[in-house]
Amino acid sequence: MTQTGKALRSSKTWQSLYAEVSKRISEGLWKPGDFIPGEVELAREFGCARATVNRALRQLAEEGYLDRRRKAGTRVALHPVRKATLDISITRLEVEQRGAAYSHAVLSRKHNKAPRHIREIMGETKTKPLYLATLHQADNAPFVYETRWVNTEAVPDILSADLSQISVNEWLVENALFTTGRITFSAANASDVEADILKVKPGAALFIVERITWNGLNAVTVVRLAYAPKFEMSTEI
Amino acid sequence: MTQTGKALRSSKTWQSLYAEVSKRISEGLWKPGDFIPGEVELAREFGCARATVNRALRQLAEEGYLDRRRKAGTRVALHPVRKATLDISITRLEVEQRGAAYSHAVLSRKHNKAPRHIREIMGETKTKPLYLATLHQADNAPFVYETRWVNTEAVPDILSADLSQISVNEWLVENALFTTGRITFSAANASDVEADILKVKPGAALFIVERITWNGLNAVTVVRLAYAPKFEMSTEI
DNA sequence: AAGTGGTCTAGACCACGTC
DNA sequence: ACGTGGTCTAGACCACTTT
Repeated sequence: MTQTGKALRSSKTWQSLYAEVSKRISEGLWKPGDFIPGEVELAREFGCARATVNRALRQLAEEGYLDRRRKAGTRVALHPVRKATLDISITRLEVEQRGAAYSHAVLSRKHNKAPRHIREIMGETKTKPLYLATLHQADNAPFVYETRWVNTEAVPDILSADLSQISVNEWLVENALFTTGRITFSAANASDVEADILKVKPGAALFIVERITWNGLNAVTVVRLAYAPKFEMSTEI
Repeated sequence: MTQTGKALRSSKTWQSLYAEVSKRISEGLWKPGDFIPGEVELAREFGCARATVNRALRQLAEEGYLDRRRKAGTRVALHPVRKATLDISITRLEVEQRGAAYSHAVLSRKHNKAPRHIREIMGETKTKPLYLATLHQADNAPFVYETRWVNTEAVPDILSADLSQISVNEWLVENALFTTGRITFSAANASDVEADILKVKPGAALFIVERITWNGLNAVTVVRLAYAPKFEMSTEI
């Protein structure tokens, strides 16, 4: 009998501290901009170790509810920034998670000099980049039209991959790990070409995702995804 | 002189362990699907405490690179899911972060029975919901057109707030903390009304954000944001 | 049943940034 | 200069889940 009962024990988890601090903020006891007690004091109040307090407050700070700064202390965030986290997975999984059958077709494959706006992003490369236009389908209906430039200097192996079996996207995700990137979401009216490929009227509003992926200093790939109308991207916040 | 030099000491931070594990994965030493050594073994290898190993591996798991399960162990994720985190702040800050001057105008304010699709989300309420249509402007140009239903049963104070000074959005963000919600991104062609308000041609592609916010069991607010063309939402991944 | 990750503790040193 | 959060340690118990 070295421990107190389970019920009491649970009052010392970082989650319970998380809940208590959340409560005090939402009830207005601690208002936006207010400093809250330091870790040492909270540890005393809750009868737990400082590390436990730290774990709870760090979580709240990561989620945007608290602002923490050394020496200054911890305060309730003035404008609680909600973070919407979108899982960016490969298109095949995106389709399959919707309960549809996935297929894809490579519409065009070139090994050309890149247009200027792509060269500006990738820099001058010794080898010509690979261009691929792919239509991804869900239950044989157009799902997303992908156009992509791949820096063959950064990932030379791509040229020997069998891209009819595995999509470029998937190949890159599994072979170029730990890259950084920038992702941009926007809307655009379908061009005539896009309309034809996606089987919609020209001018239809398309959800556009553009992604640039870097491997250290090299841009690995620049991709543009034009989703068919009715596509939605959702997440819990 | 109780500590070793700074250089050596730094080889025991969780960040250095994070970097080392990342390196082993990206170099292919540990491939997707492979089990990696347990925490105890890694702690021994790196000469640090298990808690430090845990901190590093937890971070990698949160970011989608590792799959961790009790008893089973830790493995490299098969499909490293990249998480794009979007900061959802209030529109005023969104405009100001773009270096523009913010202003807004309430175009319509009603206190009506909600249409059916809104009632389905909010449920039957004793009090009538508040409807607000607001145009947010950046440097006096239309930026985003917001239409919103607010459940006055969940946040009765909203009726007495001065919404010409502070926007509804801002009021709610600061007064209804710790809510949950669902956010949906899509694209839509501008209707005649939207085109007129945003000063664009009917049919222009608009970036649409829809958000439903819950406070426990009650839907607090349902909002639709129609962004003017050229709007982009970006994030690092 | 047993092994792995999840968490807590008590104490310590450190780094950063404000004062 | 000094106070606060950031991190590390060594040991312990616990929870989950697979075997």
